[in-house]
Amino acid sequence: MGRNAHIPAPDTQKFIIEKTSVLFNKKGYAGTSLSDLEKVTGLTKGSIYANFKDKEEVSLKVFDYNFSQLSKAMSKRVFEKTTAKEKLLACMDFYLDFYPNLLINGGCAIQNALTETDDTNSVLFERAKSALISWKETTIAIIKEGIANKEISDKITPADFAIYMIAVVEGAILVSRSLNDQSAFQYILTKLKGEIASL
Amino acid sequence: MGRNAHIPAPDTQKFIIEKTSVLFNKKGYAGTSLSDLEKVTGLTKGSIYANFKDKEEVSLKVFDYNFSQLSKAMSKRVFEKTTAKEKLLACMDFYLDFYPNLLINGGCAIQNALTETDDTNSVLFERAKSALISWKETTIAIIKEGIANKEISDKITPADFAIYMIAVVEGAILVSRSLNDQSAFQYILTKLKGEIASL
DNA sequence: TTTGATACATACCGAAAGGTATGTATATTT
DNA sequence: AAATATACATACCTTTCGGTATGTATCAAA
Repeated sequence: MGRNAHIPAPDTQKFIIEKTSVLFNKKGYAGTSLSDLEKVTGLTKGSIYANFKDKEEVSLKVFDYNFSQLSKAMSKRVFEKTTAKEKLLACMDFYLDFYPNLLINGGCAIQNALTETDDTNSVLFERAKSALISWKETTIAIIKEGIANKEISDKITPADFAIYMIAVVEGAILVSRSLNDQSAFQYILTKLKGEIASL
Repeated sequence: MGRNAHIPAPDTQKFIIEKTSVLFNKKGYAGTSLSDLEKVTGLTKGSIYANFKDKEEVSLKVFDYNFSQLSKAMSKRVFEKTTAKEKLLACMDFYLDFYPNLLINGGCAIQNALTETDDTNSVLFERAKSALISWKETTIAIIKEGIANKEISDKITPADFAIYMIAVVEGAILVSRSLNDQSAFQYILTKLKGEIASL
């Protein structure tokens, strides 16, 4: 066993995280076993425990990885835009484009982590919650920027609309993924784009 | 051990379902162990397996129970209304009123089951999916009724708007529960009520 | 009052869980 | 070339998992 037996590889931790990221997101952070990790990495327990303190550390770093992947891809799309509305719309377009990818990877990592851990794993829950708050704060900042620029009406409460946007996106992911209905996803996000455009 | 040792109780199955329903919804259907079931019911494995074939049967019946509880409470509120819009709004009011209850019980049973099982447990997933479809179809029927009565504009596609409503509600539950922010829930659902009112 | 069925508890099973101690092959250092 | 450190595998541990076989107390029926 071993991906490159006995050939030093200081990036093994990264290797394990990348190889198991989808699995954790699909099977859950508690539901993914060490034998699952062995299978998907081609490594053994000894090797995994040489790179991580315990399973929890793996799952936490995998969540961080999953979130940073999403975050990076999103940021790239959003911050190449100039106006606030364009940024918010780019965020929606990002989800519309990445929907097939989302299906393959087992859905939104934040959503999965939140629903799995809200009543059980407090450590991972707090991390997922931080991710959600980070997303919310980023959105709020964009909206405030738009209001400051007179681009967006000041009748709107940035925090309220930000959390509304996130809720709609997450809800859309849940239902369309469950019903295997991409057109539903497109309808909901297009509707939300309309709301953003008329802010 | 035993809630009433050696006194026949043909409703033991119901008793187990009721006692474990919240636990399953909180810890998940895979995450809830038989020892958990023993603790919360005060019964032993022998007793549980005398009433159910296996753990899956318990979890399936618990999901059915959780869904039927929601369904019953909702139906009562919705079908005491006469017009279509009133019915849709009553559905939203139901969630607004039941939010504290939702927190206590571990969130929406359908949402929890869907996210947990979409990539793993196909039997429970199909059941949760059926619950979601049932909710969708009920909503579609109300909207169609409203369109037929000239109460709702026929420019709307019932299926699209129904799935939109469900997505928003589910998304609102996810984010507000995660952030422990009831006012966010109220904002989102009030906004949705506004949309319904102006259909 | 005895008998049989019911409804539960007790005691046990193999498998799989997370985790650890030790072994061994390679790469680096001297 | 020999010694050391690194990076992984092997083998084993305890606990808990879902599940079963058996025992026993209480009931209804005879």
